[in-house]
Amino acid sequence: MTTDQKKAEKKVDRRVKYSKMVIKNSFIKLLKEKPIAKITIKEICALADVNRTTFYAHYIDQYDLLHQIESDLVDDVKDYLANYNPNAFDSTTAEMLEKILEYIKANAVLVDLLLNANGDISFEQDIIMILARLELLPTVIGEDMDKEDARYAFLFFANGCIGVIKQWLKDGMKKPTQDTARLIYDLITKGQEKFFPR
Amino acid sequence: MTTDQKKAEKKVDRRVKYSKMVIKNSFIKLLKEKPIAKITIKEICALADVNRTTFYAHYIDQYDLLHQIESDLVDDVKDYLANYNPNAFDSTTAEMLEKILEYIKANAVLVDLLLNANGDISFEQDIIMILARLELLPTVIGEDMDKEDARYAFLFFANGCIGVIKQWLKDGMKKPTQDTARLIYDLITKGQEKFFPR
DNA sequence: TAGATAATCAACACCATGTACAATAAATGG
DNA sequence: CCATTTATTGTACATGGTGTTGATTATCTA
Repeated sequence: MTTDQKKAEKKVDRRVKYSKMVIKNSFIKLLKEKPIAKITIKEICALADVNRTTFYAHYIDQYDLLHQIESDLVDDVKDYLANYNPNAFDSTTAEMLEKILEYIKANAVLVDLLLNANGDISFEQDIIMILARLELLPTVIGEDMDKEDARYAFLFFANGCIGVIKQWLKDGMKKPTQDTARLIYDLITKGQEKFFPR
Repeated sequence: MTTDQKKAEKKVDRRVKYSKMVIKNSFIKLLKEKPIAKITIKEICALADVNRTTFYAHYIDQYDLLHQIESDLVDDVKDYLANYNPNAFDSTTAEMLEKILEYIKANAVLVDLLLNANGDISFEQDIIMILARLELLPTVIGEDMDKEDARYAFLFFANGCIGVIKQWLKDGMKKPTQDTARLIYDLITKGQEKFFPR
C-alpha cells in the first residue's frame, strides 16, 4: 500500500488523487529518459494530459515533485519496517537487512531511478536517516568509545550499505537478497577480515 | 597547481583563461547561495562581468560548467597522488588516506560544496573511480574469493570513505587528518570489531 | 606590426514560466 | 438526488531566460 493510498483513506478528493497520480507517473516516465533539469513542467502536463494550472495547484516545480515522490517512498519504507524494532545489534540485523532488500526489490524501478540515475543527494541522506532511526547499525550504542568516532563509523557503514545496494540494483538484483544481506552484514561486522581471514 | 594552469602552460589564449576563470569563480560563488537549478547563465555572466556570448563559447550550460569544474578537480587529485602507487594493501594505505585528506583539506571549500551541498551523483562516482584506479582498497586483489563479492566489498568501503569524509568536512575538519585516516583504515580492515573488540 | 582570434554588442525569435480569472466539471455531504 | 463545495480547465498575458546571429572592437601571439 502506498502512502498516497493511505492518505486517500482519509478524505482526499478523487480528482486530486488522480491528478497527482498521472503527474507522478508522467514525471517518472520522463525521468527515465532524461535528467530532471531537462524536464519541463509543460511536457509533464502534456504527457499526463493535465492542465498546467493543475500542476501548480499541487507542486512548486519539478524538484518539489521529485522530493514529494522521494518522501512518499521514504514514508512507505518506514511503514514497511514498522513491525521490526531491534534495539540491539544482534543476529536479527541480518534479517532486517534482508527485509529492506526485499522491499527495494519490490520497488526496484523507482528506487534504482532515484538512487542511481536521476535522484539527488538529499534522497540518499533521507535513507541514511532511516537507517539511523532504526538503530540498525551498531555504532551508536557503544559507551566507552568516542562519540565522534561512533558517528563516523555509523556513516561509514550506512554509506557503504547504500553503495552496495546501488550496485546491486545496477546488476539487476541477480544476487539473492539473503546472500546480499549476509554480505553486507559481514562487511559491517568484520570489515575486510571476511576476505582476508587471519 | 591547478589543471587550468597546467593547460595554460601549453598555449591557451590569456583571454580564454581569464574568461573561464571569472566564469568559474562567479558560478562557485552563486553555488554557495543556491542550488544549480536556480542559477541562470545570465546571472553568472553578470557577476563575472562577461558577455553571455562568451559563456556559450566555452560551455553548453550550467551543468556542463559544473562538470568541467568537477573534472578539473578530479584531474588535480590524480596529479597530486601521482607519486604514490601502492600496489598492495599494506601499511602505506593509511598514509595514502592521510595524503588524500590533506588534499581535501587544502581545497575544503570547493570539495565540501561539490560533495555535500550542490554537487551531483556523478562526482561521487568519479571520486570512487579514483579510489578504484589507485587500488587503494584491498578487495580487488583477493584471488580465492568471489569476484562479485569483491566488487561489492570495494564499493562498500569506497562509499563508506566518502560518507566519513563528507561528515568530516561538515564538521569543519576539526579531527586531525592523521586520526581520521587511521579511523577509516580501521573501519576498512576491522569493521565494527574496532569498537566491539572480542 | 600584421594577422588571427576572442570578446563584445545589439538584436532577434522562441518558449517555458507563473499568475489571473472566469467557466466548467466533478465530488462530497446531507 | 440535490445543493454546495471544490478541483480542473481554458484562455490570456506579461515576464524573463535562452540560444543564435552577424558585425564590430579589443587583445593576443608570432
